[in-house]
Amino acid sequence: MSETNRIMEKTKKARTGNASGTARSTYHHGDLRAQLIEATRELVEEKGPDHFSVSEACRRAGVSTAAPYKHFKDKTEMLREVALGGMQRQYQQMIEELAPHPPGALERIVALGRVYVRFAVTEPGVFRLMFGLSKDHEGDEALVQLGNGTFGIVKQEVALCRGSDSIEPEDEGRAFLLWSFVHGLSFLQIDGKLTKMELPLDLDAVLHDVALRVMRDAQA
Amino acid sequence: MSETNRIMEKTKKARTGNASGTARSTYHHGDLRAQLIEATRELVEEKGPDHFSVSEACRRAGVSTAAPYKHFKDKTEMLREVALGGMQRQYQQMIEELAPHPPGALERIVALGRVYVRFAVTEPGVFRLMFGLSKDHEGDEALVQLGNGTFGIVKQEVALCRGSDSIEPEDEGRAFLLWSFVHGLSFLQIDGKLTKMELPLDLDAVLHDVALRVMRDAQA
DNA sequence: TTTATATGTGAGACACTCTAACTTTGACAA
DNA sequence: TTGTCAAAGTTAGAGTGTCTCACATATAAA
Repeated sequence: MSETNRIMEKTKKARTGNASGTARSTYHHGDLRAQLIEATRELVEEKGPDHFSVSEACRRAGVSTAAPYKHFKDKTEMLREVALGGMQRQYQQMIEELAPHPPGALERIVALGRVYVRFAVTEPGVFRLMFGLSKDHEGDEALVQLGNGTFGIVKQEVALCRGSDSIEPEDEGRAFLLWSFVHGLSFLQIDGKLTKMELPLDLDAVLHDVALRVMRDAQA
Repeated sequence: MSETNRIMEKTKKARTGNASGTARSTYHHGDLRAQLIEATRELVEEKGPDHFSVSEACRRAGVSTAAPYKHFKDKTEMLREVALGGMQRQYQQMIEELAPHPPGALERIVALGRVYVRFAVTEPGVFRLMFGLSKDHEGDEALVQLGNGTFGIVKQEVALCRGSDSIEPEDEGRAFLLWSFVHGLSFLQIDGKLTKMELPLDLDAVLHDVALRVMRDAQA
């Protein structure tokens, strides 16, 4: 980030960020927290959330294994940051993919599902993290908020598709059906359960199909 | 198992299995492999698949930490056994819950979904394991076979419900929709995403609803 | 009875998480 | 300009965990 560069330049003997492998010459790192989160994200993708280790993130960031504990309470907190970033990205992508379609169109609901699955497939490690962390993070405010936000979009769109501006219990039910479905689909996909049983998946067709089935008697 | 008892009695000075805490007096354990698997299963439930440790299973079984490696290649293989057992139980439960309902009844499909979710809720640790293990077990024959078997039941029932004895591609599609849904629902449930957003879930109603929506135009 | 094999133990190598005490540096007040 | 402090590094090491190796012991087979 630009903050890194700024600090790097203040320090006359500035070297490149050590994520690139170059040994740094400054004692202070400049942007360690952010770089550790990024290293964590990369490793979670590469090895999966289970096989991530703080040590390896340290190696990648070029600092000692004790360094992270100046920025994070523990390993779990590092992972939490990555999960949080993932949820923000997913939320953002949903907003973006919604834009091209007219309000109330079924296509908007399909778009949401597409984003959900695409995110899972593109960042399976982070996606797993976002849901596998729950045991350790029972009551994490930020995570719960973001989760509610994302689900809120779905509820909103279901209501809109029904022609209403306010969300009724009925909409929550439908939104929940949709969510369950794409959630399951995502996991089955990234767990390779689909390729095993030669189901040639036309994702878009399936998403349309499901959206129709779920919204059918509300469309009128 | 009865095999345990048999061996225990052969050894005259037989003591109770040490899973119960009693120190054993025989050098040889008698049934360590099975007891380790059981200890693993328990721990996976208690602490979750992530926080399971071989050491702790050893403590629980009352043997040294090196002992398991006479029976299992590594930690992952121990977990695999537990996952396998889980899949067998799930399969068995499906068969059982199918029996009370007449062939072709929609209720059979609902029953399958109910078993799926019930299993996940009853044994969340093992359930997670069954699907979280895939990174390490890309090509495990037994696991894939069992998985196919379970999904096979669903396909079978979908076809039957449609009034056919042979499974058509159309049935596979529907079976897949159903599977995705209950899979997602199960995970959302055990991850506590439902209680957070006060969705008072009438599981049976939802399962009926979904089964109807998915089977609707095939019923005729 | 002897011997071989299966199954246990103990010691230890190596990795990982996290803490404690120390060091360096940049920022800021005097 | 300089002195001091807090922030953010480092090294050392305790504690836990996985897994291997050499050795011990009981069971089964000869």
